[in-house]
Amino acid sequence: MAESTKDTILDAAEQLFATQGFAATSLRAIIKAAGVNTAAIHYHFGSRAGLVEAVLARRAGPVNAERLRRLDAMEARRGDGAIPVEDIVDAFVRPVLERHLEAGASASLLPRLLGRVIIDADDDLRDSVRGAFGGVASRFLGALSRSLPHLDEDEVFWRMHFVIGAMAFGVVMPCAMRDGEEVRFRAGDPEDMARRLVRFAAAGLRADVPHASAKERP
Amino acid sequence: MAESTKDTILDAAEQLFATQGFAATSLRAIIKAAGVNTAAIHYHFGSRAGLVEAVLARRAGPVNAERLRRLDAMEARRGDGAIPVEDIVDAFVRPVLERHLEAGASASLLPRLLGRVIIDADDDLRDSVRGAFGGVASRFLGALSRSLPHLDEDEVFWRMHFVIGAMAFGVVMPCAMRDGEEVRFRAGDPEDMARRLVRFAAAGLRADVPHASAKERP
DNA sequence: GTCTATATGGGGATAGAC
DNA sequence: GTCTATCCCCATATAGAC
Repeated sequence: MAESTKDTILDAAEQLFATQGFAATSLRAIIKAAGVNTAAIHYHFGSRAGLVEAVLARRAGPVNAERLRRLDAMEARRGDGAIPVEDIVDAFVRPVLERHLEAGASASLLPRLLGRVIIDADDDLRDSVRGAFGGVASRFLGALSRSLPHLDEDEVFWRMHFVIGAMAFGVVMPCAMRDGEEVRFRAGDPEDMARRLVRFAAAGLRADVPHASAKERP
Repeated sequence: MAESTKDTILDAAEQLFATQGFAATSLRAIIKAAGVNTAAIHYHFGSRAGLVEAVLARRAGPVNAERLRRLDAMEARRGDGAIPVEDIVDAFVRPVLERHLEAGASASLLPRLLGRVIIDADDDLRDSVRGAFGGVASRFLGALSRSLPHLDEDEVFWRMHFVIGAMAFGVVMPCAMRDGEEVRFRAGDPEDMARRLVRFAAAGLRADVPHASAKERP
């Protein structure tokens, strides 16, 4: 069989969510793109929220598994030694930005889809996402803290927050800035962006602190 | 007189836009918060889009003027010399995050309001915003390029993009991350965040490049 | 300038035939 | 499993009295 109705809907929804955002995409737009009818969505997913969750569940699991796999591998290799900050950031960012997860047409949409989750999620969605992405944040925070022992917990927390913001924004936005009279756009090859982002983020994470937020030693 | 209907509406709208986002805030919610009726909004602002534009216009002008004032002052003081990257970032970030613009109740909402513009704006809004924020981006890009002569144009462009993402995300989001079993929130004093952000961003902007995106010298 | 009442459209969800 | 027709709510916007 070619593709089940369910998958057709998932693909169309993913496409629209990634490009337009969750809030801005109506079920009507999805049924039109998928060539199905209203009832089909409710039959297969129960509700709009159910569809959103299904779209995310299909992608979030593999991405986070890959993130943890890379982090695990590095920790195993290093033993108790600290992992270079670049490598930690890389393990966090690359599974989202690389296009090797599955070679389907939707692969290039993954970055934007997951960026949207971060930027565009309303309260309901955020709750359901916290399950899928839970654990990952704390693992990476822990690894960063070990590699940046001169920073206190709050500082690591905030810097990680900044990295996530930079990633999500870089991935989702058309990257337009007014430059003189004209507006410049960058299309943005994800692979290219990943390199730039890792460099930027690693340097930011490693920044010295004057001494206000330096960790006090006993 | 206490406060005109127009200003009452503007204040209520600003409050809701900043906290819930533009898309998620209906005119009905604004009416209720402001204690006025539907027609009042259309009488004073013509349409929902008109109201959004008015809310932003009231804040964007002063913020951007202050940004440019600070940049101008530094450039005048330095002559042709490069300005420290920290100072450039500071001039860009502080006018949004400091609360001294006007001491009204809405002052603490300014960061979130402007963060929302970056994150939450739909296409229509983005067009109208580009006017207000135009010029500022190109001035700051130029200053950064002069202070980071080893980076090519694209690299400066991307890094500025990352900084904006980190700022917007840091300001808008509840700053929640799952840490072990519980979810941790950071309230986030803007003044405190500004210090952290400037340090992080300046270090990221200054990161060295391997040599792929290093500027070629003649 | 301010209000009430209403027009008009789009959204998610469902009933019930096939 | 799939479709059509329809329900009900909420959104923006406007008309017209005061």
